[in-house]
Amino acid sequence: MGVVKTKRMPRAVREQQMLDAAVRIFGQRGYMAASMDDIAELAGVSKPLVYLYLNSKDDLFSAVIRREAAALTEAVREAVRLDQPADRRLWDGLLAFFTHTAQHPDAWSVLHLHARTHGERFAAEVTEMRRDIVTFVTRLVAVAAREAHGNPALADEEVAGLAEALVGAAESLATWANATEGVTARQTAATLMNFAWSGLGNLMSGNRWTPSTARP
Amino acid sequence: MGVVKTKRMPRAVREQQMLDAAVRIFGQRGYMAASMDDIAELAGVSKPLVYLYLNSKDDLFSAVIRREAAALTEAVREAVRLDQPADRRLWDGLLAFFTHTAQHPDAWSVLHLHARTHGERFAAEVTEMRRDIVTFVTRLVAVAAREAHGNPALADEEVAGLAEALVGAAESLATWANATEGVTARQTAATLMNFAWSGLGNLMSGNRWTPSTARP
Amino acid sequence: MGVVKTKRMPRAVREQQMLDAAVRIFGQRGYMAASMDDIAELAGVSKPLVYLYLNSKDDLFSAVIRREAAALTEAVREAVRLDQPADRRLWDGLLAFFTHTAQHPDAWSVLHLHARTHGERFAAEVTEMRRDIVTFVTRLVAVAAREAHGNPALADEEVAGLAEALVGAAESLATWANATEGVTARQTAATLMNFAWSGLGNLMSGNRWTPSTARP
Amino acid sequence: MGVVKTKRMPRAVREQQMLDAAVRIFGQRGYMAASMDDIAELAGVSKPLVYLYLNSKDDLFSAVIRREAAALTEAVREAVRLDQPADRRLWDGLLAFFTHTAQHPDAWSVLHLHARTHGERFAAEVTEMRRDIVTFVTRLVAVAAREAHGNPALADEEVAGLAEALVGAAESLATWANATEGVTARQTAATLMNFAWSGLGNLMSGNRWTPSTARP
DNA sequence: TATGAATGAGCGTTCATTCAT
DNA sequence: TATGAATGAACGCTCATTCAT
Repeated sequence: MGVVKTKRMPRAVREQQMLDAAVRIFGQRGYMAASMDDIAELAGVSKPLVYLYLNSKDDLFSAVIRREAAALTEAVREAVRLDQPADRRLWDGLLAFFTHTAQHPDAWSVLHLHARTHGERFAAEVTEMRRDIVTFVTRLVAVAAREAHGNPALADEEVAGLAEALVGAAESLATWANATEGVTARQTAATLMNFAWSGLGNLMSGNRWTPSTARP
Repeated sequence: MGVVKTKRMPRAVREQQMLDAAVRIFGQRGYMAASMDDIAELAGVSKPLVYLYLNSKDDLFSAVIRREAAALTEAVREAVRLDQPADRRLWDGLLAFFTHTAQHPDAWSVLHLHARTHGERFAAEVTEMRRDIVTFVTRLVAVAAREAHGNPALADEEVAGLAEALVGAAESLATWANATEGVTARQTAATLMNFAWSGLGNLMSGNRWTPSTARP
Repeated sequence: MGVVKTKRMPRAVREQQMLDAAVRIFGQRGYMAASMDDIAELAGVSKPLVYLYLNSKDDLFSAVIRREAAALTEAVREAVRLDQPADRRLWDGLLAFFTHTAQHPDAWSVLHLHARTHGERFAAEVTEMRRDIVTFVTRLVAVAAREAHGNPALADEEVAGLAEALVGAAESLATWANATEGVTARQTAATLMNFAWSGLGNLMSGNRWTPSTARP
Repeated sequence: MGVVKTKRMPRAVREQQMLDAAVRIFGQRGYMAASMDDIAELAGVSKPLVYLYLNSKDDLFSAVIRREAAALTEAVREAVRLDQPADRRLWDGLLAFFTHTAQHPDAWSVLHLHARTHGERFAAEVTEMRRDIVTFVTRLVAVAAREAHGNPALADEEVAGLAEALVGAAESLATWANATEGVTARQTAATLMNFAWSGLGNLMSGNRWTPSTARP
């Protein structure tokens, strides 16, 4: 089990092996339940080496978060082509997102569940990544408003709220998809895209629901 | 700090105090990081008494989940009046949901974050509650399709997917609202209702987006 | 399970119920592993009552030892008739002993295993009983020497050693018999009587083995 | 008190130190009353190291039993010379047995008292050793019957019963000798040998006692 | 570059015992 | 006569972390 025990690797390689092991253990057990012993064993090295390279459990967790957050944003960014219309860009982004989270469930577990569950410091690190993505989606939505519906009059706060809801829904769906057998990334992306695009479209046309329209 | 130390309470009262303390500690620290010592201290009793009444950390966590899940579903159920039209019922439900989660952030933390993160047994207990709510929303959406749009032709699976997305979005938003200063339950409910109702409306009219409509 | 819960018994009766329960629990689990909770529950009373009547775990254990030691010596004493010849008295004593230990295995467990295993105080209490029995047997052996073999010349220390060996063998056999299926008290008594009487007889005739008789 | 604190020993050495300490603590207090803290302190190491090497209290106890059982059987086996006549072999075995139990009273306490008192698993481990010895003695008795008395006609079951009684008496005497001041191993062995050899001799000559021979 | 040896501190759990009624 | 409520003290065990090489 774990990495085959190989001696005398260069530091950079060893570090990646340790991070790989850490992602798996943290992702499956959470921060507190993960033990440095297990991580070291899975990485195929002795515990002192882990401390030598990664300093402490906190720092190790932090390094995992940063590496995986970067990988996820990178995957989404690479998938989106700027010469495409807004709806296509949204679709490509969603598909890349769900594909990545499906291929790296432990990493997604760390980012979405465990990092936000254990202490301000780690939550902050994820929040940063999240802000990147929300900003990206926000722009997309704003552009989409003009491009697809010719209606620039969506208030900024409203755009922010919508982006937040969209991202939140995506996060929820990613976790749900990983926990559910037989759901492909494509299907998940389609479900959300369909829902979102329709909602947006309707909003753009000024067709909205408010409590006051309900009969008391 | 914590509850004022009061001696010789009847068992039922003490148990509730313990559960109150447990909700706070579990909600803020998670299952693993919560210590029975801290819970006992916050409850104003000695640790052995906690064990005498609640048996074990697992059982205590389980009791917390069951109590808070019941409270949340009850809050939503009470808010919804059957003699109202579907849209109004959805709105009332959402408002009650976000109000409750805002007023009991630790309880929501336990239910949404920690219970699902720590072990099958607890996840199962939350899943049960969730199924109740998803079923409730599913019916609402189906009824809404007929009532508001005169279009009964929404496929069952599609309804289920929509309900899942809706509930997932609601859960995400609840957590986000609790973590964000100055967001009221009413605002959160409005954002989601607006988004959802518009999306649904559009879907009912057969207006949907699929990847194939995008230019390759 | 345990004693049927009956309220308001006279003290003497309650005490016996508690001692009964204590014998079972102590006998089956040993002093340390026995819990006052279990004893109180088996006795059908609340824990404070046990403390009210028996003071402490130590005192309870002590009371058990004294009661059971008295019962055992009494059983042996009653079986032996002074108007019988020595060999018959030995036989009757052995039979009574093995019968009693077989009928009260938990009591025997307490006396032979647990009391001598846990602390000077309790060991001393058993030792007292043991001394009674050893003295009794010693006299028997001395008398037997005269009666059956007409040889009074067995040294006192030798008689003591033999009695010790005889009692030790009896104790060992009692425990062994209780742990072995299908062995009756009568059989056990016969085995030992046979062995002992033969050995004694031979000794009386001056037929003994010493290391010096062995070839170096 | 305890072993002088020496740092950085190889594992094998430390393990023996821990077992030494465990024998003393278990032997003097019994399994339940022995605390891992005390054992660690007596061994001159911290508690985690004991767990690192010996896994658990149960495993530690088990290791102690196995080591001491092996040592005892080895001591007896080494003392017995096959080129000696049966009576001499029995004497040598007894002497070695009582010498070893006198020199390692705590070990004997563990084997005879505590291991058989605490749980099936440990009892089984001792029973195995005991069976070895009983078998050894059984053969000796059978051979002795032929060699010394020219009477091969002792029934198998009878031989087994005698061996059991002999071993039981030896065990009892070992414990008694350790608890009694001023008794040497040689004296103890002589007492038993004398008793046993005489008894055997008499039995071989067909001279036995049965209840029916007693006057009613 | 790499590790065997070692520990301080804490956690979940239990138990004998007492208080107030 | 009898008990529900409550706790101080310990115990088995684990873990993040360091030292010496």
